[in-house]
Order: sequence, then C-alpha cells, then structure tokens
Amino acid sequence: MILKSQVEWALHCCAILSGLPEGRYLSTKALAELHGLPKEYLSKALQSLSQAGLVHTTLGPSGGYRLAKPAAEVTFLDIIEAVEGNGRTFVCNNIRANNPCRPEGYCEVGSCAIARVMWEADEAWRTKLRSVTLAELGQVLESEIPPQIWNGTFEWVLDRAG
Amino acid sequence: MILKSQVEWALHCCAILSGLPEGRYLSTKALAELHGLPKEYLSKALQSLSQAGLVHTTLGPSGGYRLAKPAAEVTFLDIIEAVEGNGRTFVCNNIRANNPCRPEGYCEVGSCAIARVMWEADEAWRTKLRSVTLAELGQVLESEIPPQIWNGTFEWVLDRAG
DNA sequence: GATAATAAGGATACCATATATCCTTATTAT
DNA sequence: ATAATAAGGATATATGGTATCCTTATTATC
Repeated sequence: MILKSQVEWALHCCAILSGLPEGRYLSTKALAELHGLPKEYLSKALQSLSQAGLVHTTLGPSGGYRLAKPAAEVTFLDIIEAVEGNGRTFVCNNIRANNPCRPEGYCEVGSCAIARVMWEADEAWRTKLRSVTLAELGQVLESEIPPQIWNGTFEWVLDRAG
Repeated sequence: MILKSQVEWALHCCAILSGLPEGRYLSTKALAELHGLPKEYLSKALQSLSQAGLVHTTLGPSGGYRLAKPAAEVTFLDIIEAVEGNGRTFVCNNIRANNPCRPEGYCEVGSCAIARVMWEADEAWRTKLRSVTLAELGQVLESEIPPQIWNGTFEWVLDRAG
C-alpha cells in the first residue's frame, strides 16, 4: 500500500509555489525541470490540484500555477487528497454477511467492528496530515536548506515565473 | 491507496481463531467457507500469518491453524504487517536532489522535511493499530453480535475444528 | 500399511491501476 | 500572427493484486 509518486511530486511543487511572490505563476515545464520529473505526467498531478481548487492557473506564455489560497490555509491532507482521492485505506466488504450460520434474510445493523478500528487508524493518519500546513513546511525548509541553495533555487524560479 | 483484501480476511480469520479453545485447530477450508472466500487464495494470507509467527499450524487431517500467542498479545498491526508488509505508505524518492541549482557533488544531510511529515502520519496510523488487540476485538464482537449468531457460529466452528 | 485430508508453496493467468507518452484544443502574452 | 501555455483525451507499458491449479511433505484415521 504505497501512495502514488504523484503525491510526492504535488507536495514538492506546492512547497515551491508557496514561496512564489504574490501574482507570479510557475509553469509545469519549470516545475518538472526543477524536480527532474516527466513534464507531461507531472501535468496530470497539477491538473488534480487545479480541480481541487488548491492552485490557480493562467494560460498562454508566462502562464502556469500559483497557490489559490494562503500557504497557511493549505494542508498536507488537502494536497494528498487532491491527487490520491479521499477514500479510506481499508475497504470493508462485509464478509461477515457470508457467515452460513446467519438466519436467512438477516440484515446487519451498524458497521463491522474490525472496519471501525481500521477507519479510526485512517482518521489518525488524516488528523496528522491535516495539522501541517504549507506555511509550516516552508519555515522548516527555509531553516534546513543551506541558504545558498535556498536562495539560488528561488532566483532560478523567479527567472522562469510569469 | 487501498490495503489488500487479504488484510480484511486475515483480521476476520484471527478474530475467529482467538475464540477457539486451547489446543484446537481450524482449517483453511472452514475459514474460507465461514467467510465466503476462495480457499486457495485465502491460504496465502494464512501462510503469511504463519511466517510471521502469529499462528501455529498442524498438518494432516484435523490440521489447521490456531493463534501462536494469547489474543491479548496480538495486535491489529501485527496482522496487517504480516499480510501487507511493514513498508511506509510514503516512499521518498529524494527528488530534491534533482534541483539543478545544487552545487555539483552536493550531498543531502538528513531526511526530506516532506517525507518526515508523511512518516509521522504513518506512525500515527501504526500507533492506533498497535493499540488494539485481538482480545479487545473479541470483547467488542461478543457484545455486538446477537448471541444466537455468535454461539451458532462457534458451534459451527467447533464442529469443524481439529 | 494404505488412505485421505491437510499446510506449504511454486507456476501461471487475469485484471486493475500506476506510470508514461503523444496528440489536439483553447487560451493568451508578445 | 506567432509561440507558449493549461487542459484533457487516447494509448501504451509496467507493476502488483487477485485467483486458480498443481505438486510435495506431513499426519490422523481406518
């Protein structure tokens, strides 16, 4: 059970976009080049972010993407669900209903106890991811990445941002 | 990102095994019939449980499976990891290393901040699943399932247990 | 001792999905 | 008018989950 690599891509792209000055846009091409990713396929992930309303786009030359909301209002979970969907990791197929000892026509009331535990674990996962915003990520990155690389990267980015 | 259905199967099978009297064994055939599952494929999941040391097996007629430990010492996470593996849901491909602005030969120190957040979420998921044992599940099931069905099921099971 | 039922596991096939590429269309800055 | 962009449809490939079949070793029962 592994998340799509598009999730990783989307998170890194959003991290970059959150450092973009107001009103500027960054293209798929630049984001792909910056991360060493296939442009066409990365485009699908960015489209997912757009459809989820997390980023805003413009067309034409100098077009691209910017965050649609302040970085403090975009969580990891928002981004992950935009790309991966918001389904649960555990799907209950209600196999208890196959029990041959059940009376004919017996109908389950309530959810399966096993599924409930699994869904609580899913919710713990979500809760953690909902608690971290792009703004917080940006602070950590800025404190961890050597200033030379950090600044150099944003020079590179602004050079290409419309 | 969905867990294999074998995880669901293994959890339900372990729930049944945890209600089995000391020294009795239940076969793949009975477990498959009880849950309406393909016997041969369910067998793979049970083999995973066996390889993980969660269940003990015997061969020959009247052979089958029993828990290898008290139900209070077997957690949801034990069972899930036996079937699904213990890998993380987020794989970090270190795409930050593709940044063209990095100095030649620059080597990352420490893990990626994005990966760390994802792994903390994974750990929250694990922590929840590690906190629930088969013994606790058994108590919930016994309190929720109508006594007629609960008892009928274990009559059915004991009828087939070696 | 013969028989039958079982777990273990290898081989194979099928199918859904993730990954990846290519192409067309509409939009828009230059 | 031109060129660069996002959006998205179509298609191909790789991987992994699902499922079945078969063989082997073990062992309870007759």
